[in-house]
Amino acid sequence: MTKEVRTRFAPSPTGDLHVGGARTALFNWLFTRNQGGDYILRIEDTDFNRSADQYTEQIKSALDWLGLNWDEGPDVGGPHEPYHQSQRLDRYKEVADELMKRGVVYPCYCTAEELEAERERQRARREPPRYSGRCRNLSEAEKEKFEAEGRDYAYRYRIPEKPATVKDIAKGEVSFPPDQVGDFIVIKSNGSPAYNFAVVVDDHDMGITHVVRGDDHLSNTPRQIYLYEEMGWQPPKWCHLAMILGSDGERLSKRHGATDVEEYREKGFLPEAMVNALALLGWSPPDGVEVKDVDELIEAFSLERVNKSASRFDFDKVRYLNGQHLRALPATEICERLEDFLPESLTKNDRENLPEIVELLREQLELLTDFAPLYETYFVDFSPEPSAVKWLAEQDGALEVVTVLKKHVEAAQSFSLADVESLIKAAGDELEQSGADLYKPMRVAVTGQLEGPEFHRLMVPLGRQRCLDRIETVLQAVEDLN
RNA sequence: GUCCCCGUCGUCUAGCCAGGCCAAGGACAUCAGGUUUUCAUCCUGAAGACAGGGGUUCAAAUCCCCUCGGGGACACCA
Repeated sequence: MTKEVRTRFAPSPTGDLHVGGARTALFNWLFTRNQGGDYILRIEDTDFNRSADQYTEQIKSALDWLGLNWDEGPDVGGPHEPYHQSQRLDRYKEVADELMKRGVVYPCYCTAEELEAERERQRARREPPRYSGRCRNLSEAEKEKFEAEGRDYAYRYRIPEKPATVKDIAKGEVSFPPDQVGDFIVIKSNGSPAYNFAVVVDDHDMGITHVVRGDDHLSNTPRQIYLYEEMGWQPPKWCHLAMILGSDGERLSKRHGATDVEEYREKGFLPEAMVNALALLGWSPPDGVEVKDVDELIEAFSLERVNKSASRFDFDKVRYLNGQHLRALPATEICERLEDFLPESLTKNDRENLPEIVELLREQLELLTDFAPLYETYFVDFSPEPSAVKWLAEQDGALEVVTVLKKHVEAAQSFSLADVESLIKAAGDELEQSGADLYKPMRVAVTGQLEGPEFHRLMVPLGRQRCLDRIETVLQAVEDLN
């Protein structure tokens, strides 16, 4: 019997959810859903100076929007509550006491300034900047002296003199010599747990089986492995994901454009497109079909197919994916998604006809934010293009088409799609014209432009009166030319 | 600086672990055609890469070594 898969996404609430963090969350989630396991959200808020509740809320809301629901964690609870590190201090204390009892941690009285000075010296001597172990073997007298000085102290873990090997699903076996690791802080002088200690305690307590995270954590892993071994705990399986870089190959940052998930939401991206795009960063589907909905992604996902190299976030591709997902939606659904992106200028009447208008414009939509300018172009700002007016004036027979069209529109009793189609046909029969010769002049008359969405479908939501007004305006514009 | 990771079209990648099926496949973007009353969608096609150098082998994108390039870590941040 195989053990149930348990994974976690453990952000620190020091900022909005970044595309890198979202990708990490997504890979954990996809893997877990594929395996039928439990996915846990844990908030790593032990850095009291930088953590803020507002960020926790924003991260949760971004995950929510992406649809990455968690089985255990804030709001939903679970058997391993609490899921905020800041509320688990007693537990860290308990494990720390155990380490003290074993004599594998020792108090370090060095101040931040001393440590910084030490690192400076090491750098100057071209040595690796690393903790030297100056408090490693302090005598009782020395300790008392420091205590008497009123110095604070942190606890460091005395690492064993043997290399730590990370068996990583993505990277393979990676070994770190102990002199590269150095004794590290377990409990800070303010009593709070250091990251490398807290994660191990949490991951163990919560029964995490797979740790999937960014490869900036790879070199932390030896410290965590030492702790697992020390406590006799079963370490999880590791999978370190290569970084996501900006367009110039540097670490992704603000100056590369949108880096927060929230910004994509505001720009009119669909969550399913974001999920699809994120999934393709460092992973590829075995069947080579890249456009996939969430269920297909879950079905196809495996950690074995994550690749080792860093990737850059390709904005063009996300746009393309967004267009694919958007156009796959029925018009009524698109209307709902459009809710926050409707233009101020949307008239009450057009609002009622929104599904029809959306149907008309959907092929031109890539982002939800594309709708408003298109709507305004075709439905609000009617200002005939001079080039189109000129074309109409100079094209043989074009004006005649418009006059006949006007006559038929005026005579129309109702204005359904069928009505409009038969009206156009009647005009065509009368003129003995068809194809471009017929449609193009009509288009210019009603839209003021030489190109646009399907003309006969456009007339319906526009309505009889608006069509007539426009034809009138265009005819006037032609006359003004002379 | 030290250690670690990575290096296939402009970009995301398949192929690499188990060498021949690869004169390297797909997708985005680009360009050219086509369908469509037009734009878009869609379809077809073009261009475009194994970082460099050494090995090993009958055979290397795939294995080994070196160089170069990029990234990460080296915190009482996570």
